[in-house]
Amino acid sequence: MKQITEILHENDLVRTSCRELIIQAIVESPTPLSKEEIKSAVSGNFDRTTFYRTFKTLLTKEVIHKIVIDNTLVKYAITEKQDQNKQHAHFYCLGCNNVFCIPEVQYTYTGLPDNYKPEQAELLIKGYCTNCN
Amino acid sequence: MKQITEILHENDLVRTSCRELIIQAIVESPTPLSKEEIKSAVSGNFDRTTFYRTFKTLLTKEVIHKIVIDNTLVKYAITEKQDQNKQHAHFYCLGCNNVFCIPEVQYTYTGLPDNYKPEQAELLIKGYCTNCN
DNA sequence: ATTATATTTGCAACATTGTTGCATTTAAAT
DNA sequence: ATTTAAATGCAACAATGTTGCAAATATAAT
Repeated sequence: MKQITEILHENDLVRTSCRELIIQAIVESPTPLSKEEIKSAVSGNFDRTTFYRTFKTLLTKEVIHKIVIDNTLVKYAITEKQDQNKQHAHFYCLGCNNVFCIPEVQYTYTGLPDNYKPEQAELLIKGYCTNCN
Repeated sequence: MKQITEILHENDLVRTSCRELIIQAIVESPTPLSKEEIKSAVSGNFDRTTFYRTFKTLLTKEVIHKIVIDNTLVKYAITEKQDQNKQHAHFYCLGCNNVFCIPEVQYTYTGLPDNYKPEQAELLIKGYCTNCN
């Protein structure tokens, strides 16, 4: 819990229970969570508005980041300092719908026409995780 | 226009003006379009419900497919027969927000732990297109 | 061309999700 | 303990997505 308070303080964010509980839920989960999953993990009943505003704040400050699988499926994960500027692949399990950050994966591409100037590239691997094989 | 009628017929879909106009808008555009862009490109004023149902139908029949950049930005493109089972990269322009399908790009990855069984991998390159350099 | 059948459409009503202004509450700094 | 700044909850609203059903339309058969 002390870590979470520090995270907020480092980002010049006032320590509130909504922020703490959302971060705690994400940190304690082995895989990234959707808003719905976070909402049901958070004990206190916060107003819808507070939830939206808290997410926006945490995203803006890059305390958490989105992993977009589909327009109907978005997961949230803590932004680790070492990850901040490092691209890492994501694995989406078609069986259990969980998402896994896979920093071990290295990926490259070739053949992008010269007139395109790339800044970053995101790789999303879809398949089945250990539990769903 | 004859082509569009054929597309519908091949997929056992009744030919209706809403379907024709949506497909036409997508086919005539050099880049994939968002729902809003399609709506304003389509001359006739269709009910919101009809739009949703038509999109669902065209997606289910795989006449069109989604390209998800973000949960707030989804583009739609025609599914070419040759693309149906072939993975291709997408390029998203941070300047003009257009999406480009780049079949020329080849991509691979290494280091996925053995316990993950991959089925497919999607690559989204973000940067600036020719016009936005 | 006309009719019969199946499908699609538009409307209404509703559910869900996201947004804004403002008074109240809470956190933090003195 | 008091002051100040920020976050919260509420209400009202806007936008987006969904469902049932009657009317309209497309297709197939005569």
